[in-house]
Amino acid sequence: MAQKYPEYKGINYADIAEQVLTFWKEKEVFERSVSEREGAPTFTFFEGPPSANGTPGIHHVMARTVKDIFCRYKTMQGFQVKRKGGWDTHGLPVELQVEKELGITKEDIGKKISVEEYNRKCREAVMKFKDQWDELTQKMGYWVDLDKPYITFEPQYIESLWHLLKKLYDKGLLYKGYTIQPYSPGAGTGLSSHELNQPGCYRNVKDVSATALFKVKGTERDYLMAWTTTPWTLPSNNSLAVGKNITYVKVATYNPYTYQPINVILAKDRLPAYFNEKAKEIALEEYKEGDKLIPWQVLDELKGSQLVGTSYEQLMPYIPLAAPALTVLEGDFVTTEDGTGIVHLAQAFGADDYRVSVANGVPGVFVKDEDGNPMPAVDKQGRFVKEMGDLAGRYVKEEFYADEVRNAPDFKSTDVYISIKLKEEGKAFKVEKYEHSYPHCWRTDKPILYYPLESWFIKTTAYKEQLVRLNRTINWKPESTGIGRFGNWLENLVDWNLSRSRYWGTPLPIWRTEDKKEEKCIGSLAELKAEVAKAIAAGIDQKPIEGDFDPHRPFVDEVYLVSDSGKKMTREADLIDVWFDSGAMPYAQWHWPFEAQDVLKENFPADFIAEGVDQTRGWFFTLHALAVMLFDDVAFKNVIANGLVLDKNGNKMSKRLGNAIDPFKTLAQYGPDATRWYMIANANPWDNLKFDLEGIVEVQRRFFGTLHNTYNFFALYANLDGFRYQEGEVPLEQRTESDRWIISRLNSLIADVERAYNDYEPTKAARAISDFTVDDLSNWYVRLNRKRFWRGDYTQDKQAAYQTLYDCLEVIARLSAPIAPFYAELLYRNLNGVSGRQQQESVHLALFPKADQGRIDLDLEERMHDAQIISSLVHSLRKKEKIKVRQPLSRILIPILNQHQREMISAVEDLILNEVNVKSIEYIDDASGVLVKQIKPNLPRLGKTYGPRMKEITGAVAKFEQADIARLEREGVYTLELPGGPINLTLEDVLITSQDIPGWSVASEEDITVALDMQISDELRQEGIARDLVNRLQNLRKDMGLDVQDKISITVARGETLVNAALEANREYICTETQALQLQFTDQLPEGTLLEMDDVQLRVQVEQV
RNA sequence: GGGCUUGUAGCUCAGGUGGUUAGAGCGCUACACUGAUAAUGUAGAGGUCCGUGGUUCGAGUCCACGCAGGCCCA
Repeated sequence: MAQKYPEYKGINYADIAEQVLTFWKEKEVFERSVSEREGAPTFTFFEGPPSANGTPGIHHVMARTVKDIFCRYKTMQGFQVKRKGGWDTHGLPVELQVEKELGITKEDIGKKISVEEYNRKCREAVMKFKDQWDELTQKMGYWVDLDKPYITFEPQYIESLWHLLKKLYDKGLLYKGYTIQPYSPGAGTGLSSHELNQPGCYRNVKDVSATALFKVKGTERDYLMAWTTTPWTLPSNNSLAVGKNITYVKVATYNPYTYQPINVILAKDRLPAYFNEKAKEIALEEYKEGDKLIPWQVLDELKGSQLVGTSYEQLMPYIPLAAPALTVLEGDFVTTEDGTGIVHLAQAFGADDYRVSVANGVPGVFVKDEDGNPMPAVDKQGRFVKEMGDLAGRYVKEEFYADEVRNAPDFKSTDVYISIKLKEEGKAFKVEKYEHSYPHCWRTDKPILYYPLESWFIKTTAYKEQLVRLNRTINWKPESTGIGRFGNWLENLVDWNLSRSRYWGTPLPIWRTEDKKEEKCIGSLAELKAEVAKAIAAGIDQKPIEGDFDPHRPFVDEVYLVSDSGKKMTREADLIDVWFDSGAMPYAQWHWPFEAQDVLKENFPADFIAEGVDQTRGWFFTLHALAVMLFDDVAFKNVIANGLVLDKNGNKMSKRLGNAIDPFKTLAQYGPDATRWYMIANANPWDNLKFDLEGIVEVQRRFFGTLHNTYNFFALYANLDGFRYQEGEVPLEQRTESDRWIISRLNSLIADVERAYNDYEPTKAARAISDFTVDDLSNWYVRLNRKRFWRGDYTQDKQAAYQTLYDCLEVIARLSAPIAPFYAELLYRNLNGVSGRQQQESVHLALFPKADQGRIDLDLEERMHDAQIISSLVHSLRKKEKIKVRQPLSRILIPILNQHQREMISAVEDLILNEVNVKSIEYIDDASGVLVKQIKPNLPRLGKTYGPRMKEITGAVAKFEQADIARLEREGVYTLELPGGPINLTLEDVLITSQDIPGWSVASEEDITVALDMQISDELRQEGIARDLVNRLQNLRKDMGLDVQDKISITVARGETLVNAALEANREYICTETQALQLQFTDQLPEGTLLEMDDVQLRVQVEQV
């Protein structure tokens, strides 16, 4: 055990971190923090796997700090916290990166490069920056198991996924269906939203837009008007949608192309877009064919809800439809921003269209393909099918035609062709070019279609109720993400589209016969092996499954099974959504259920997870969905959804803009503790953080600097006195008021910090620790008690001071260990290395402190608060009167409102007198007759009783004279005669303070007022001189390079009488303060140093003895 | 376009349940202190509490509608 507390000259926080890191590694502290808790209750944390195909950023430091804090905290509370690291390895970003590096596109896969080779490249790329990630993890002090991480591409991981998929399959939750997706007919493939968001995909184009007239059934000439920018979808119209709260009007007018009188229905707000205000004046009868201004007249007004259910005639009956098609539905997406406020729906060609149609049980326009399966009226090349009469074979978009066809003089696009047809049939009201933004395929450069594509789905909607119900049991930080963002997402749940048409990912383990009548879902590699053996036996030639089988493509595609009826089965080509990979990590990370049954039992669900708020619909959802559907349980009980890390101006960080912060540089320059502390203390994790390096500097100076100074102060004197905390603890009642106060504050702090951590409020914890350290401990306790440490013998009082300060520092180390793991470790080990008070050699193996309620004395805290206010007021008065603190003063006056206040202040009198260098406090009360009182109405109280009469009451109270206040105080009640009737005012209804003493210089704050006696007697003046001398002598000592404990002898040249008297009268004081063994006078001292004091000069000589 | 979120001093942030004069730290200015000294203390300047309307005796706080930034989704 060390004899001395290490003392520091300068400190480099990054070096400290390196040392601590080495210590952790040597002593395997992280491993032990888990293994030493074997058998203890578990606290389960799930690590959301990052993808190592990119470099880590500063925001990862933020996210991981949040995770780390609570894992360390719970460990210190005695829980066993296993944290398995993980890597997310599949998915489109990996594929795109590889394609970019190889200079290929998706088309080249299978041609220029084999799927096997391509996937091998992906596998390499995905771990490209693993070393950087591991380095960051270590350097920032994030404790997570990097030795045995789960990796989503490993066969065991995939096997677990297959098991879960099969469970879903067996529950009937996996089905193949349609979804409307962006589709490129030229490329023959669906596009992901990611692909659509590539720059240049959305372009402004001019399309033909048509406002079509849908005739209401059973009327002579009533039409519903609907507008579309894709007239080619009109033959597939199956419904119209209106907004239920939108107001619609029926307007009598004429068809501008056929000139026939008609009544049209549209949203009232859209009238100006279709009708000329000038034409409103014209009588309907005056209209003649071809007139430019077409008269119109509003006949009727009705709500959207009244329109719902209205039947209309099919606009273009190529494929006849029957009810419930061709009726008006309600659509939540309908607006009056553009169009008519009535939206045309074609089930096959729009996501909203599909959703609303299916929800209302409305059939769409479909034909049968060769296999008898339904298909839309447009084929996958983008052409109308043969059933579409004169439209058959036409491409729906003119861009799909070859250029020579398109440029022919008589070429008409399909949209134009249809528009003309509608005009001729009296079914069009307006046809015009319309410019809008429309997505294009990044490969073919041609517009995409929204088109129904086959996909595998998980029927999450079947579990909507459970998902919502169980979500309510999750503690979300912030709450709004849980009930708002996530809750709304669950309320509007759609089935989970699992399919991805890609190469690098988890293959869907479903095999089908060619006629799609038979299907098998495989739930394990063993099962696959057995099924393959069966297939081989049935004569399907292929390799048997070996132990080292890689379940990725292309190998899994070369596996064929045999159906129960003896037919060959091939795998569905889809891969699954990578979110399934990560959502299944609670089970797959342990290769459950093939291994680790017990581990899962102990470690599910998670007590805590944390990830960016952008994961709400990603990881948070898939974790939740799988846990609810498979286990009827939540996957996590507490979750922090942290915000973004922006640059200091609030802009998103990006490498392109050059405002990204390099995490490695930051950690190297400022060290991990200040970086972590700044990120946590500056803003709540769920708010966006405006990351400013200046902020780290501030944290370093203010919190770590102060803490370190305080420790250094302690170490300096504790080493001199040989304090090693070997003596028994000084009983609380034998300690000073300020000792008991800081101990009380310390225990309050422990309770506050524990509560904050328990509530997943790390910001509150950090701020509380910092405020205590800076304000209470350093700026008040140490300041007040400095002399106890460096003066006098090693008495019990001195021991009490050391013990108190030691305890504070040691508790701060443990409280802040989760946030600042390195510095806390250093502090803890520096202290404990000498005292040996704790058994654990690391703060992270130690237990979190417990607040001792018995040591919390709120009365004492209030008293000390008063002392602080009074001291501050006296300083303020001295400053105003230009009397420096070194000049002692005789007394301060404090008006006392009641006995309690007097007792409170008396108890801390010595502290105040010491701090402000004043000899005594005089309390003055009513009896003195000099107080001037002030009265204020107690608004919250009066407001509750009198409400609207407040104005007259406050007015009356404002007019109170001293006599009125005295009468109220004397009688306890005062009747106000007011215009609105008399009111009995009691003492509780008002706040009386004393804020003035006539003839004195006073200052006041809260309910305390202080007056200062500025008379300086000769005696006080002498003492002031003595203090000045001490101060100058101390400076001399320092200049001479003397150590604190070195002794001196002082020789002073006689001077003014007052000065001589001052030195004689305060000889002992001067000697004690300056560690002088003797103080002697002489007449001449030419070699002595001339000391300049305010209005005195003195020659002295100081020698070390 | 929808959902969620943020807006308070030059900067970063506090401001239960509505209550008279809106706070802290940093920065700035001035002064003081000097055995914690690359510290510390005191004072000062600095505010349309994003805007508009409403509820109320009283709104930074509650309600409505906007504006601006952010995230997610369409």
